[in-house]
Amino acid sequence: MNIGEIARRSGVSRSTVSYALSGKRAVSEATRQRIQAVIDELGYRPNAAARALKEGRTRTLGLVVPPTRRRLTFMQLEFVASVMEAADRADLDLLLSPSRDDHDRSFERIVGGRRVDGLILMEIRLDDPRVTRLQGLRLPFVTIGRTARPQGTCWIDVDYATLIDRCVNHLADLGHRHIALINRSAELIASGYGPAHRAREGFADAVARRGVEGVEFCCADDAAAGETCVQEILRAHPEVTAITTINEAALPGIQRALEDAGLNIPARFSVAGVAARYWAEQFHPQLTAADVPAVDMGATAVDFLVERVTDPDAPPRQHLFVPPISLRNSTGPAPAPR
Amino acid sequence: MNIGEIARRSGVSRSTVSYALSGKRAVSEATRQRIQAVIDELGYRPNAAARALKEGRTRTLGLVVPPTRRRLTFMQLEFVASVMEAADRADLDLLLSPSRDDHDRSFERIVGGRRVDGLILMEIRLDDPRVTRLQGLRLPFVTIGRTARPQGTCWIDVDYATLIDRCVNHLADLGHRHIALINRSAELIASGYGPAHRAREGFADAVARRGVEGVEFCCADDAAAGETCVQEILRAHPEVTAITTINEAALPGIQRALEDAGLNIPARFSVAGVAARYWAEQFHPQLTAADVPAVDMGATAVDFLVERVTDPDAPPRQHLFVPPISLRNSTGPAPAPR
DNA sequence: TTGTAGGCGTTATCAT
DNA sequence: ATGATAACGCCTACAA
Repeated sequence: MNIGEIARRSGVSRSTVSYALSGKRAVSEATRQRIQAVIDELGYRPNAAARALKEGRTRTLGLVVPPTRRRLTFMQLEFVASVMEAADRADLDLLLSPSRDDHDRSFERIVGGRRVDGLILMEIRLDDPRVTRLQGLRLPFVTIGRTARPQGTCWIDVDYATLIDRCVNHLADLGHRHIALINRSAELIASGYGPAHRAREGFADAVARRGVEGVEFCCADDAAAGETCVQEILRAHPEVTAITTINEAALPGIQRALEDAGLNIPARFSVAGVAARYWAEQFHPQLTAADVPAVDMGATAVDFLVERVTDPDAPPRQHLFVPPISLRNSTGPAPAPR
Repeated sequence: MNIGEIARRSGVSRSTVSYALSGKRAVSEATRQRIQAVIDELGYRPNAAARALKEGRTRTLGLVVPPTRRRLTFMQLEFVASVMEAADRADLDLLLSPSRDDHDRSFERIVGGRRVDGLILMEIRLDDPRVTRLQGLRLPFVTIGRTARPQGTCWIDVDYATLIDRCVNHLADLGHRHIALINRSAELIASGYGPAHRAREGFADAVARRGVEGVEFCCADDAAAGETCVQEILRAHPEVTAITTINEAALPGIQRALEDAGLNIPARFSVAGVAARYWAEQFHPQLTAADVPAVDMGATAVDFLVERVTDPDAPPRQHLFVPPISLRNSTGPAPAPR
């Protein structure tokens, strides 16, 4: 079914059908209704490819997600879902692209083929080839996370440095003197993953400022790694009484290792982190954590992107989310030294 | 950058460029190389909209996911990720559509606008309006789950009836005489959600065949509901010593409620279910469960769909996954009656 | 108030 | 081995 057929059956020209639909030119009420009746009967909708070709825009947004060989974290998944819903609300379609860098096939297809009006890039690195590529093409984009030099780009991010800082302060306030940071994987850090770097910096600063001892451990994004990591911490640093972490996926393992070591939370050991709310509440006991507002972030990312698509010359917007720490039941006063 | 510009700079016609790229007509090696050099220099890729318009296909697949007001389960998320990767391997783009029925805006846009060559529909109901709609349009699709009359359609599904049957048998073999099924939510069942109905049937059959007592409970898809549900079971049916479930999202709550009731797993209480492997392993102790092969399912769905797109007249393929039950640590002999 | 016609970038048919 | 040209379906400037 195409616009010509609708025109024929309504006894008008194709342009009249087009204008009746778009409202960009006056169409007599009688004609409009006649056309509408035909459209309703045949269930016509404009062909998206033809329209995209003519208009030079696709009404489609792209969401670039990290390939899932390494599983997505819960907050990443929540973010994807919320982007999907936000795009839907804006009547935009969403194209998913599993790409880590600018030569990945999916990225090539979407960007090179002009498949989208704009892109949201997840898990951005401090120095990310996709960003420079998109800048060169003048294709609007929003990054989740900042590059090392984020001034001229449009981004949203979570202020991991401040959040870990707050966790350390909270733990120090409770009397903990030996605190471990469970960061994300060594590979991720080596690849220049911002949150991990900024968590490290926030931790180092806070620890220094509060005059407590801090040790940092890298940990892969899964429960088993979390378990091993905690065992390692307990072995190498038995004086540690509190853990802070941005490694959400490791949480179940952290919990299990502490349990198996007979360290009750929060009586004998405290844990405070950064996690999706849902995940924090799965922890047992529920985790005192900065709840990453994944749903807000998705909506904001889409907002920003739509603005850049609509008005490419406006200054790029940026937003740093600093969610408050929700006090739950996983932190308590440091245990008396044995 | 378009094909005309490449043609001009290579000193050939547009058709030659097109043929050099597609290989559908012989092009002299010299010309081919000259064209390729220009393409490499300018980074040309064919415009997807123009190509889709001309070819009548979009090289894009659609994945219809349930809107996330109710959060996606882990196995659904794994499935989405695996579809994404499988589509990427097939050099197809993936459009995500959050739609529950055939009038949802996103579904309308994608289907009406001919945005995709085929669709994968998640969380299909026994009587699903989207299916009839797509059949009428002759748009290829694969459903995850079967409708009530699945003969002529292409689908993949998990055999929940058999899996729950096996769980019940396993528990009965261990001496359990009073077994509860924690199903999914009452609303989902009311809406005609197949897995919940088939789990119910499988449970009723197995319980009858083994001559044990079975009680069924509905439970929303979250940990809190799981916790409440177990408390309710323990209160109303204190004789129950084992639970079987397809409600993955309720697992953390099930675990917590049993723990809080002082019922050690598996010494005092057994649990066997159907879940994503990752999730089964998060359970404590690790859950004896049929591991839903979400990754295989995603790949299979894409395979089937590509086949239907390529060859619409071939008989629609179907596959019922019956993953084996992985024995882990959450089931044991029924406790001696008190 | 409505119709005609051109062009968006491709692919493919027909001609050379 | 290559070129000219039509057509995919839509939108919109121009004409009436």
